[in-house]
Amino acid sequence: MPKENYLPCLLQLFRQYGYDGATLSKIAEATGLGKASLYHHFPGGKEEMMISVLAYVEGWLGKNLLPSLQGNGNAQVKLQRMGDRLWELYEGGEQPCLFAILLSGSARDTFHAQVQRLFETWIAAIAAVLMAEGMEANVAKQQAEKAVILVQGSLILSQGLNDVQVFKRIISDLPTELLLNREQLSEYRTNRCY
Amino acid sequence: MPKENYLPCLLQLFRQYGYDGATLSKIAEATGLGKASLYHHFPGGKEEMMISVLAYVEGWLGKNLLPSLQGNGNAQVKLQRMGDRLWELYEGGEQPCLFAILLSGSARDTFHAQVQRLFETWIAAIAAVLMAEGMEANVAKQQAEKAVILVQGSLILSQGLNDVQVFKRIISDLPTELLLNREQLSEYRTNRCY
DNA sequence: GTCTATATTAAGATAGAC
DNA sequence: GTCTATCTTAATATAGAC
Repeated sequence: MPKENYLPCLLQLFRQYGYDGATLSKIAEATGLGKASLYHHFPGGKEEMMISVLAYVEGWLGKNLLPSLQGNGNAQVKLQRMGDRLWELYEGGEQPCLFAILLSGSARDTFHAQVQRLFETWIAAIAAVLMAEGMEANVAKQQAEKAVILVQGSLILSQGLNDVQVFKRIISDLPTELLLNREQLSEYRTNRCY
Repeated sequence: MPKENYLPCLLQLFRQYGYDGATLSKIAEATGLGKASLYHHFPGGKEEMMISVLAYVEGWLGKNLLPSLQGNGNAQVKLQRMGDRLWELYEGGEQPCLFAILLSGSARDTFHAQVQRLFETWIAAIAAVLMAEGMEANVAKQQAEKAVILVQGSLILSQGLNDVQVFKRIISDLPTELLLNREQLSEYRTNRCY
């Protein structure tokens, strides 16, 4: 079997146990391979496994998440499409985010630059959608950051409360949440009639 | 030295490295104690260390975070006070949340129930503040969850982007964010004059 | 309460047969 | 490409002196 077949399984393991918690024994058991076979596919050991998984996820983002924001339709439609892709990526809120996992533990320094770049790419893509809707650049960037914050935070709370409804609700509300920015709110306030 | 003196140091280590990444060697080095001395204070090893750290954090929450929501003042004031306490707890966004750390890795099952309880207590305290302001119970609970989501998500993004301004901004905006709920927004929309 | 020394187990990694 | 067997290192844990 080519090593690509094992990447989804490795992603699953790293998300569930983290980099330090995903031991070679667990990986061997989950993949059905012996430790030596794992080193045949990934001579650099666990670090190379994580590098491959990150490349796999980056490819998925490029093929699924970013295109969802770049096709036809207005911002509302695009953000809804992104929500659908996020639903798949995080399996309805059941799975933690690999990037969040990589922010602590012994792998922190090794992978931080790549994680940062992926966050920035994601934020820039959302901000572009909001700017195309006429939003000012700085506001769009802050709202895009808020989108990522809501996704990451809702994943944590869904898992903390054992209730994926939290993730579901945040994803559904995302278009409304982002398109109602603070300037519009002050406009609403100023023009209030009662 | 009594073991209580080592709890802040242990908290720091578990937040930085996670449960699996915080090895006894690192703990020994950071505390300045030998491994055997660590077992004198915590006969149950790392698991007992984490239990003690969780109790320490729970005590801090009870003495600092929850009172910030229960004193004098309106909701705006209370949420600002909570923001100040969160700023201390997370050291201006530099430190990850221990609860989020505990959601993955090999300690997941052991500590999940306690983490869930702490999240629920925090959410209930925020919701109570919002209800005292006249907010309907269900909306208040969802807004309280949103507060926790924003805090957790902004910590992740601050660390992912290496930019604590993200955390700072979210904390500052928290009162406005929570007190402008969806029903008020539809009110604004309905009453718009232009 | 802290140490040195040591035991035990598991994790990461490799050699070489098939 | 996968295996068994083995090696090395590190992690968890304990015994017993001071």
